[in-house]
Amino acid sequence: MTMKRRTRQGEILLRVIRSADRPLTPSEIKQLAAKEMPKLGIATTYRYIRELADMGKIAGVDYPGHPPRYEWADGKDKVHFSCRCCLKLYALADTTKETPLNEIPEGFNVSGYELMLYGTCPSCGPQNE
Amino acid sequence: MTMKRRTRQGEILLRVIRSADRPLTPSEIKQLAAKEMPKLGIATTYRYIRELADMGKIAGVDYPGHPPRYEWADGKDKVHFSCRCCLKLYALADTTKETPLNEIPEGFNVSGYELMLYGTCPSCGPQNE
DNA sequence: TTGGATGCAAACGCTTTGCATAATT
DNA sequence: AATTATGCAAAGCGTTTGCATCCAA
Repeated sequence: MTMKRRTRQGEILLRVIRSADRPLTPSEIKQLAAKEMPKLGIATTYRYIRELADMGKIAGVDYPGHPPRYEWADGKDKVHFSCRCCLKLYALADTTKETPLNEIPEGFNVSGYELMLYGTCPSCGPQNE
Repeated sequence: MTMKRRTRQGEILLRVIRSADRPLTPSEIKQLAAKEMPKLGIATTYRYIRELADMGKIAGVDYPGHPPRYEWADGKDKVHFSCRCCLKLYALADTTKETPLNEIPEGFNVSGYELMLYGTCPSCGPQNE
């Protein structure tokens, strides 16, 4: 499916994800969108999530022990913060490749990290990027 | 369950994960272990994965669009590399907090990243770490 | 011998798919 | 009017749980 047509559901779902200040789970997305469109189905929500992800408009945020979440992708690299205590997930302000660890907001205490790099590996080479 | 007893299954599963050079999916773990114990059940595999993860001996590695994987946790921070071309996942050598991006092996071309920080957030404070 | 761990199968929860209907162009 | 997207329900798939049996201690 390629979502060639403009529908009310699509607009609402897009806006919900875009205006959220944190990554949302599929069911959260559906619930928020359902405020404006009560009979919105979960299947449509998933279809849009996949579509938007394929288009690169949203990005998945997975972390161990939690359900997958999605957030608006602005093309910038992502830095998230997972509290070991309350397990809340924060989307920290955008950072640069050079200083991903130098812009931690006041009050956040970093004790570990997990870094996922994206690119091309030796056997694929830069030409396939 | 707390796995108080030493069993052959447990030893095999532990060794399989420990000796792998990359994160494995539950079914990969089961398949590898099944070479030495053909009738090993998937439930036992999952039970051990959860147990080992709870003990902190292994760590989950999740990334969007791929099934969850697990790897031996040596307490060090993790740096993974996901090839945009062939989608293979590499576990890069251990790095330090200060220079996570300075030790990329030859041939790897980094075009983006995702950084997950762990610690305590402002509302929890460092005392709860 | 006794309680813990296993294997099998059923149950679960999340995600995807099939299909008739509703909606967009 | 032609086709695409929707909603519902069923199907899929990975993971967990119940339970009788097996096995380590």
